[in-house]
Amino acid sequence: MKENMRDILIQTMFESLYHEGYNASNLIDLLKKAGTSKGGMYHYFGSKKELAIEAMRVVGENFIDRFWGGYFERYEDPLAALSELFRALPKATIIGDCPFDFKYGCPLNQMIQEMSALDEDFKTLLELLMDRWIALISKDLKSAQDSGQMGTSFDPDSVARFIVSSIEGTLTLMKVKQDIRIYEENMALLVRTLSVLSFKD
Amino acid sequence: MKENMRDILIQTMFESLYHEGYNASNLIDLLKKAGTSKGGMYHYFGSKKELAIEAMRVVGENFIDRFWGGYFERYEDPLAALSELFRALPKATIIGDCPFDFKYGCPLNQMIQEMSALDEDFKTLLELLMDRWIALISKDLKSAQDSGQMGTSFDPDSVARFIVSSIEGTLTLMKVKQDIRIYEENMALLVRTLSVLSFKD
DNA sequence: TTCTATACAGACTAAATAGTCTGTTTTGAG
DNA sequence: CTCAAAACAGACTATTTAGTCTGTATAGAA
Repeated sequence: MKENMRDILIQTMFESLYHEGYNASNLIDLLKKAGTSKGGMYHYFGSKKELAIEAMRVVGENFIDRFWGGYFERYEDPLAALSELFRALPKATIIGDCPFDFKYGCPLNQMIQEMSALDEDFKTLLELLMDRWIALISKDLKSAQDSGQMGTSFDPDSVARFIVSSIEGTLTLMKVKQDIRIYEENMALLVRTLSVLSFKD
Repeated sequence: MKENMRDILIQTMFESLYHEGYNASNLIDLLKKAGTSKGGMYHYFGSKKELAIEAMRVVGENFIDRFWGGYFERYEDPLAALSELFRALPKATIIGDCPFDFKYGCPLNQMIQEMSALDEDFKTLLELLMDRWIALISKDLKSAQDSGQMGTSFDPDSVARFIVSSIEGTLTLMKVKQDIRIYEENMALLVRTLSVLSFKD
């Protein structure tokens, strides 16, 4: 029942990274929110950066695997599965009580833009997370091809990257426009696109 | 012939924002690069933020208008125009000698992710720039519809947002993967998508 | 040439903040 | 209960950095 302070710190840091970014995140405020102190944090982590990277890794892997893993299996039609997934995404929550609020966009995109050019360790992790995400989608597309539910005229990896790019860009626009209809419209266009790419020519 | 120090400061700040982001940008380093001093900068601008916003505004408007304005008029076929545009984009340069290097992604996306949730003034500007960009594409799509070069079964604004989202997301992936082929593949898929959306059903 | 406003130069200030270090409390094994 | 190791608490340090302020050079008008 008792929550581990290490986990609380990870959770709190993730929220802070998601809402304010890395450089604008203030350790003292963060420790206050987590209900601990400098000593508490530096007991578990060697630095702010170490905690931040661990937070992105743990929460990122968890969310990607739970949300994007094997969703095609839960539906008859792959495209219906994607549609349902896109409908569910805005309502998703990440680990515990940290809401995945669309108004803050995508935490991965946030960190990629701010940190990947500044720090090699961040970049390595973020690339791994993106690859993991893309690979999960690609795997499902591939098995849909193998089972004959989708055509074979497209490369699963390429289309998986296209899907992820489209989502990321849409969330960027969402973040600055604050209008959920943009997301719904774009995802509808994306599904329409995929239906054509998958079954025709 | 003699360059204005105000313009040099704008140029230098833009480069710094693009490469390091706002919070990681250091004024003293920036002034050294620009070849001036504190007094020089605060003579023209009231604060770091004021210079940063002016830099994004000037360079952003300039690039959007010059690069994305009326490109359909320069080609017979709208889709060929888009293909050509996507081919030209990685080679584009922004004002003077600041290279629009793909490895740093898109400066608009960079600032949206880092600043739009932290500062209302940044957010307002960034939204204006995105709207300006989308409106230019939408206008060209609309006139292609009017002239009969494209079908009328799609909404120009929606598709313009979809195009911009796709580009932004692709540049995010580019930034973390550092592979130009991802861009080329995604843009090829995007053009293929648009050709279907524009002419069929 | 003189004079004044613009355009700088750079030392200094003040605040924010990551990281250190010393000490105290809690916990669980023996 | 004892005691040692883990889990904190929080004052302190050191550094970074935006912004200020005083002073100087330069350019153009009269």
